[in-house]
Amino acid sequence: MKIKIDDIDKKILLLLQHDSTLTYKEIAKKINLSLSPVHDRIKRLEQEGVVERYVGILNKKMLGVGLTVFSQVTLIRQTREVSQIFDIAIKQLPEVVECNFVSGSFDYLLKIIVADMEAYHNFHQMKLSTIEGVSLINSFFVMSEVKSTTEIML
Amino acid sequence: MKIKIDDIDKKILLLLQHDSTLTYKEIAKKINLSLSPVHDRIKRLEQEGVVERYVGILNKKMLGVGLTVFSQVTLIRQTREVSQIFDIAIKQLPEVVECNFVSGSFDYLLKIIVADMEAYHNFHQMKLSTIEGVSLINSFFVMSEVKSTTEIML
DNA sequence: TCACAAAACAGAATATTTTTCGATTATTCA
DNA sequence: TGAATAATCGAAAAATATTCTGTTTTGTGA
Repeated sequence: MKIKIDDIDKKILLLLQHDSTLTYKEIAKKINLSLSPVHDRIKRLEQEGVVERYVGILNKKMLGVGLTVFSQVTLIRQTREVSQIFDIAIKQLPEVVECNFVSGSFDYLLKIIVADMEAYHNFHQMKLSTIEGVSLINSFFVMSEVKSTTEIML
Repeated sequence: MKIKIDDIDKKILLLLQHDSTLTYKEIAKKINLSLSPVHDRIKRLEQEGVVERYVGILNKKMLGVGLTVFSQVTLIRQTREVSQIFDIAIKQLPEVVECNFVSGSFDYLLKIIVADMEAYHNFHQMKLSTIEGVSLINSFFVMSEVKSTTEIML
């Protein structure tokens, strides 16, 4: 599952996860290499799946999706069957941008992005709470986003 | 702050936030338009800041950063001064990929990505708990990532 | 409804970037 | 050391992005 990455790969990955519009030429210059190895390495990293995908990051406020909510969800039972139903349902909800199964006093922590409180209310009542097996939902509303990045430390 | 977006813009944004390697030609074909308007619209959306940036998404497991932790942080006081110190400190920590100021029984919810438990222990003791004003830290460990996307609903 | 202005659009040119390819250099391992 | 493999380089070819010119559509006010 884990793959060996050398220092040059690491430099390339750090650049790409920060700004994927960099051209091969620009990357080559930044890491003091010629075009070919940069090209070959990036293609290899994409091929191997180290780079999963390239995406555009949008400005939520400008698009009028202004409310982020974290919801702690507890299921009636922690059986594989109940979890599986929940997992499948969550993946289909576009409002849910992150869903993690966690240790501790609840089962799942969800990150939900919606337009406003009305939209969240509707989501909560019509979609989240109607998923089979959901027992408890405890929500926290984001008042201010301090930091948000897709860049992981290498 | 909010900007008006028509249906064509919306289609383009949905495509770009899913896969930014699509060429203008491919996008043009998908939304039944010629190259020029697609080009002009994308450049406008970038210019306006609706598209904030383009990034590569990396595979955490392959890179050996296998532990995700959510930490609820409470400060000694909720004054502007204490918050400001915390905000600045958090922005400088590469382990913290998300930080939100939330309503409820604690002040901040952090998402932290590290290599393993040892790395988290070190981060907790050396970095997070040493930030001035931090009073309580309550951590939840991710056992399984069910969903993770950067795509927001439009 | 008409005239006008502004915006959106199409197609062709030019410039830039990506991709491919053969040759050279470095590295690894017996 | 020597052979085999991998990595790198430079240049040409292909694909894409960008720019430009002209046309069509849309919206507005008289």
